[in-house]
Amino acid sequence: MKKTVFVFSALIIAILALFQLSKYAYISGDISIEIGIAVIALVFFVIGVYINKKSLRKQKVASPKIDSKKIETLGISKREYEVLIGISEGLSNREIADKLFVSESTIKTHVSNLLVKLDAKRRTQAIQRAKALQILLP
Amino acid sequence: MKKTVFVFSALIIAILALFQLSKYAYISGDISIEIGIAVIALVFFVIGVYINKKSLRKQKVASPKIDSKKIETLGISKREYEVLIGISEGLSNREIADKLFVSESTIKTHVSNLLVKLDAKRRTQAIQRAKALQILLP
DNA sequence: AAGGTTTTGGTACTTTAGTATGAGTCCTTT
DNA sequence: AAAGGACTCATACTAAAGTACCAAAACCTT
Repeated sequence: MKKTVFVFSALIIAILALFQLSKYAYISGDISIEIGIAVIALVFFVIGVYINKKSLRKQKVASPKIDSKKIETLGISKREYEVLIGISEGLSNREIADKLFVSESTIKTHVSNLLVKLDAKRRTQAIQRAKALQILLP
Repeated sequence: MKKTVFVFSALIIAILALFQLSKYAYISGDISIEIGIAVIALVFFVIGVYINKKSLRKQKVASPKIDSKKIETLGISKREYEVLIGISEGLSNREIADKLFVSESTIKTHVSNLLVKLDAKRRTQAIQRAKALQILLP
């Protein structure tokens, strides 16, 4: 909001300044009227581009980001989250174990805990839930 | 491309017209210089907004759609695709069977065929592959 | 009607996934 | 130092998932 006030203040000042400039040029004849008009055109062209860009930015759909706060809220630990990513990549427990340099038993434990925390019965459901909770990118 | 040429032609004509208008107003004194400047400012403001909107539209990401042609190419049948959707929803074979009013054996057959067609080893990998192939929405 | 594809379903078996439980190690906080 | 949490791993099961192979309806298409 403060930016909007600033922009419109600058806009009004620019208009007044240009009016004065044009009058001065008109009377003194130092600056040709063509250059004055060109400056005005350029200034308002830039203002148009800037204001439009600002308004469009607000309309843009919120880009989906990982909600790290929700991960904490659900009590999902660092290691569990790494396992969750492995699941979403379509890896088996064995493959996740090899990727994280731990045993398959460990992965099974993590998966079991994840399913409870995500309120899911299967790993496929866990993927769905995690994406719905914005814990994983779509 | 044709539109761009048109826009720039209109822009140049507008500039020339405004130059003439300003000169005419300057000589005859019929129109005050403030109004002339205001018109110029407005015109270029609008041009700025329009050009910016056009350039931003092109930058927008193409909205992801289901590639039904790819489904055919992979030889995935109607029923198999329904099963695939069930898998992506995190359902078990039993649940998919109940949803489609068929036996679990049938679902297993469909899943097995799907895994071959999607070149996946697990249903979780099938989800990943299907989304990568734009067969399923992200 | 014949022929191909899809859909359906079964049996039998192997492989993963997931649960339950217990326990040791390492870190951090009190 | 004790307590709690996170990470690790194992055993022993149960439950799904997935494979292989076969076969019969149900549909289309020619």
